[in-house]
Amino acid sequence: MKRKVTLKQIAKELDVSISTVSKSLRDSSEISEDTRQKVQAFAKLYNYKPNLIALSLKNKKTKTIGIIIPEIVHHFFATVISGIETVANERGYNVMVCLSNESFDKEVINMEMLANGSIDGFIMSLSKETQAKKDFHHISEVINQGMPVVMFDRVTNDILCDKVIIDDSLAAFNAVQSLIDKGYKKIALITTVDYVSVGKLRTEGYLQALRNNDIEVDPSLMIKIEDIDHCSDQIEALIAKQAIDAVFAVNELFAVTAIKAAKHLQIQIPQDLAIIGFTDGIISKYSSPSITTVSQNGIKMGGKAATMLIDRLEANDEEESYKTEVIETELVSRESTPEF
Amino acid sequence: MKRKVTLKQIAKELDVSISTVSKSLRDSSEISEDTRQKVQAFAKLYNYKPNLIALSLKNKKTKTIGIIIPEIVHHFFATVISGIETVANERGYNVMVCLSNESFDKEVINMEMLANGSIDGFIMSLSKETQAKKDFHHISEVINQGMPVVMFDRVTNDILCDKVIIDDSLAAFNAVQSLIDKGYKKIALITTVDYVSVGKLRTEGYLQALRNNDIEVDPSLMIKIEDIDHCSDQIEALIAKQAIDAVFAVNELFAVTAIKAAKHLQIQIPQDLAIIGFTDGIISKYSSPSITTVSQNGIKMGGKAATMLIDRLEANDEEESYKTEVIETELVSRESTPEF
DNA sequence: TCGCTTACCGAAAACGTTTTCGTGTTGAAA
DNA sequence: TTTCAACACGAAAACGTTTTCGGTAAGCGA
Repeated sequence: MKRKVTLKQIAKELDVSISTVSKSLRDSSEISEDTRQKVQAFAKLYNYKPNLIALSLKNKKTKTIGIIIPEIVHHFFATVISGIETVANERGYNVMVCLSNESFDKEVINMEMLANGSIDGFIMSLSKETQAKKDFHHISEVINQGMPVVMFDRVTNDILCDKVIIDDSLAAFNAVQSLIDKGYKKIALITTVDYVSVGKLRTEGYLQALRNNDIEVDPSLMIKIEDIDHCSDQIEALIAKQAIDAVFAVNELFAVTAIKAAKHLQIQIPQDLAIIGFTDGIISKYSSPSITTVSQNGIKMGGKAATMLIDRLEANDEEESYKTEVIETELVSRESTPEF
Repeated sequence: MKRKVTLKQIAKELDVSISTVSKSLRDSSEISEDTRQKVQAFAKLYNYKPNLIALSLKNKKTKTIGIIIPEIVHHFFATVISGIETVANERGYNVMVCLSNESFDKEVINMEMLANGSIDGFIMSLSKETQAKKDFHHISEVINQGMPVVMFDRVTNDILCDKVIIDDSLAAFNAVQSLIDKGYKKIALITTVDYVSVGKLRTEGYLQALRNNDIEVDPSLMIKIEDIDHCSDQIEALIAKQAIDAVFAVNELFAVTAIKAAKHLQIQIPQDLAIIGFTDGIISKYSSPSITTVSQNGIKMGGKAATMLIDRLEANDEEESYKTEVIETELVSRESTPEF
């Protein structure tokens, strides 16, 4: 077992000073061709690589990005991480991932942990609990310490920082409008409780589309799901009302549950009932029938977030104003809606 | 913007030495009650938190685990990360995630990057390319440097280290046996190319089950998929042969593709064709019909891997022999196989 | 021979900790 | 009054880098 070699060891071995070794390896002109080659050869032989922790301490830069998300076993968040990681890697950064598990406390703990020198900046999406509590002191604190933060998807207006979002409301509007364009009139909504920012926005888009087309909003056609793990009864009850001809669900789990319910009730999709979901994940693609859905493009969101963060980290002019980037969405047509 | 406060600043402010501050904060008995309280109050006021990078440098411990996996947009790997993160967090560790994207080169680069001081140990699953090349020098190198490595799922016998796996062969055997027990005789296999270790093992389990029951192995019922993104034609061709009554697929993507193909061919599932997959992911659960599958329990695998790694990191007696933990699997019955 | 430039190299500080060891002061025992 | 322990604190080293500054020797011109 040969431990990693340090500058000091090389210096001792070659009987020169540490500075000489360091300079030789960085091709400084201060060092004679002779010693430089000697040192470099030795370093190569012993596979010298600078210790990144020491460099981090010296440079006050870790070249590491902290990611805090509610959960990772979730296709959308996984794609965002993937997007972040790709860009980060291209620009010489690594990523540390922390999960809040939708818990406010864990989000706070994780942030404080990472903020103590481990990373250069944050990319994060708020936990449900944080959104419900509306307590963002932990975020403003790290920003106050001069650490840049980029928020994505689940963001808040209470914090000033760079953000990457989609236009949830508009995307929902367009999805519902497409249903209306196809002649659907009794469109049900399956959404989340209000404090989930994106759920609320998507609900607004739905409402707006109905209003724009002079379709009466029927509250009995709108259900708000609290517990995603036990939503099937609620959804089946909604669909059992033969009054509806289409469903707009604010995520793909609701959409696929609606499909299962419809099947159970012997309702044909898309002939008797059209369904549109949100988030273009694995489920939408591989469900039978596959689900027409609003694609969020998590890779792009993650990539954009990483770019914004790193740009800010590497900008020399301190005060650039915060931006909010809107990633365009796309309605992906599949089998759960008819062709025309 | 108030930057993070350091020991030095506190020392200067209170007109004591750095050592005194450090000792006070660590409740050393060397320091008088008086100064201790004074320092602690001041530190609390200014929200002092020790710089973790400095600590890492001093202690030669980063309290960080490096994870290298082929991809993250993959339900199984996401669950494993989730399991690792949970255990790591409980024991005071953070995780750095790197993706190899199934590329050998990226796997090597990532490992070398992280090995230079950023982490205390690795948890990894091999990329396809690495498995195909059988080149593991990067792994033996970090192990030689005294950095512990735990491999999971896609492992190799060429490296001696702790491992966490499932008994792929046995699990496949049991799955196929369950089909045979129900009277199926013409069981097709959809598997990967041979160099993917788990694919090969699952194939062996399939073959063993057939042999044990004196069922002739028909090579024309076995297909090996090279490109997972363009497998539907191949699979549909297989199923179009009316000679088969059941399918065993070595992952859930193959299984769901088989279902889609069967639907397309108007073949009823499970009446005309039973299907069993592998990996209990989102797809199997939400597909219609839902898919009977071998559950891998990624959370447990990740948790176990993290436990093994941290135990080794914190063990004081150096040489404990390497272990291979086998996580038990479970056959989850769903709609793609009949009840009896 | 003297002085000056140039080439080459080393000492030391700095990043923020922890810890060992040394030192000065105080009080009490002899 | 002297001696010694106990107490309270500080100096400095160490972790592994990079970089600034200073220094020494050689070389050269005068």
